[in-house]
Amino acid sequence: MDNILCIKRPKHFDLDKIFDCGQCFRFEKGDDNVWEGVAYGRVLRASQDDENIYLNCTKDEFDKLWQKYLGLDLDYDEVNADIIKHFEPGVMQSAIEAGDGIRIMRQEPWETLCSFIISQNNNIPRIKSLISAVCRNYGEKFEYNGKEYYAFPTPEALLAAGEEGLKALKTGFRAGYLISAAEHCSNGMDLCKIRDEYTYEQGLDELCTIKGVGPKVASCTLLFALDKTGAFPVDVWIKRTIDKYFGGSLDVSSLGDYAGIAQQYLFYYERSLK
DNA sequence: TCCCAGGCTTGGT
DNA sequence: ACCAAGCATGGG
Repeated sequence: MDNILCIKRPKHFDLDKIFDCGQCFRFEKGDDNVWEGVAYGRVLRASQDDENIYLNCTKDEFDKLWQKYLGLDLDYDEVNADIIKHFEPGVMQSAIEAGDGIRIMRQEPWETLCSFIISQNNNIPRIKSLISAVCRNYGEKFEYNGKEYYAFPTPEALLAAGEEGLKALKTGFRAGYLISAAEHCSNGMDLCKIRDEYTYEQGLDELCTIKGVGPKVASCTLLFALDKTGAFPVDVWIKRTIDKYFGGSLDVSSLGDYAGIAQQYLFYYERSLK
């Protein structure tokens, strides 16, 4: 069976919030309290108690991949202090306290782009079930501990499926958008290059050349996969928050390098009041 | 050029 | 009927 790595639980780290705050759609918490999902072509299983976190990987894999995947390479004392400097105290302080433990993950770029295309005009349970259907139908199948899992399909696999193949999974008007994304990414658009060499603004312009990708989907991709913590996705929840606490407008360019993390705190806070 | 309104797939309530 | 982590489109 698995080799389990045990690590002292870091400050400001809570798997329940990380996987439940709406940034990630392919992890589920099992009856054994282990969060399980597929990323980077393999199954990750993660759990926690008050003292430790537990992962089914080696120390070497953790250092090379999962540490960054789980957002453990940033000092959130520093992040939170920077956020507070850029906001009026009040709701932001409450949001930081409510959302303590959230980490912005570094998910796979292509999967993240498609996931947020699918998220348009959808609710989270349906987003999850659509992504799962796309993987089951067009992703590569593999086995782990005797169970079957599916990778997220490549751009080429989505092109082979075609718009009709994706519509058959009830993706609706988003099917054509996924095809447009697949065409770009299999024909010159390099998401890793956007991550490594582009500014946030350049990345936003580039991603918005995909049909069906606007500022919201682009900034989610930049924030959750492409290392741009300054990206500030504005969705209906954040619009409500801006109306309610910030007098209807917010100058996103004044929010600092961690604006996107502030956005996650506000998003989590506002939804928790529901 | 910018702003605004209504449409779009589907499923849950 | 209305709503859900939006976007493309056309008209003014």
